[in-house]
Amino acid sequence: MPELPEVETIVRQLRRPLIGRTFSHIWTDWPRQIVTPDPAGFNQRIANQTITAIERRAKYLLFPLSQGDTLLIHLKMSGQLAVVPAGEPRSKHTHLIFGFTDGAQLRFTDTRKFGRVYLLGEPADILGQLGPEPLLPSFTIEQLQRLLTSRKRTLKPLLLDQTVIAGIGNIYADEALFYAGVHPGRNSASLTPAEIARLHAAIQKALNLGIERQGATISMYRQPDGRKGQMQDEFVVYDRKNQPCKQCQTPIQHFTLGGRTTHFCPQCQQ
DNA sequence: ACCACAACCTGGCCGC
DNA sequence: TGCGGCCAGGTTGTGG
Repeated sequence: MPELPEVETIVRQLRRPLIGRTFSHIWTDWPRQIVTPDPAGFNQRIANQTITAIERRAKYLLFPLSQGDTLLIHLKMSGQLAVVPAGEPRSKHTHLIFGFTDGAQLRFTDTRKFGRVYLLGEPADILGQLGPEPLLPSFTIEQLQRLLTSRKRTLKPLLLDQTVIAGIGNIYADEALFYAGVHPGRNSASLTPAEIARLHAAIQKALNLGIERQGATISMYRQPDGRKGQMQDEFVVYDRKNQPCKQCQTPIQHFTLGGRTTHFCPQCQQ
């Protein structure tokens, strides 16, 4: 579910309640959610470590801890995080709970159980394979040009490849390609310099709008405080099949590309 | 190098 | 109401 803007929204909301809190223990009834170390080792190692910061890299949440480890969380399709007081009833889909020394808890609720957590001394072991962050100033048109033209791949699946660009998912790929006026099925190496410049601006526009609107709620996504995002109200193509294009009134079409539903305007994205 | 597809899970929705 | 089939914001592994 969550893409870069949703994860960024969650990170921003978790900083105030969590920075400075100290872990005491974890509880789980679905140990597969814990990738490394094994649950017993995880429990032992996280105890007495204080959260010193909360950051985002691609779709990962990073919690640097006081003794040098980093807690990594990936929410995958349906993961949600919430900070709750001790004693709150546990939802059916909460399979991992982080307890703090003051009794508060960080709860990881995940209907589909795809989400994963890692406790690592060296987070680069996981994060090292990721491509550039598209919202950093260092992500330039020239860099995007190199990423697109140094290989021959279908454009949209390339944008979804986290080792090429980090953080874009199915929603924001479709939205960005519409803003750029480029068809999702184009070969990456065939884009003109003008199209690449438009795509660069379009990626940043879509992601920044998503952050401004605090993410997109289609079904399950909620912010840590339980509120829905507002980005779904801004969709130009995603989830709008057969509805009129906001620019030219042509019905939005959809097809499958790289195994993902893809929405586009046949008029504006030829 | 690139692509298609299954797998990992559960629930919601649609048609019958 | 119930049931089968299909869909879902992500990622990884396999095989062609």
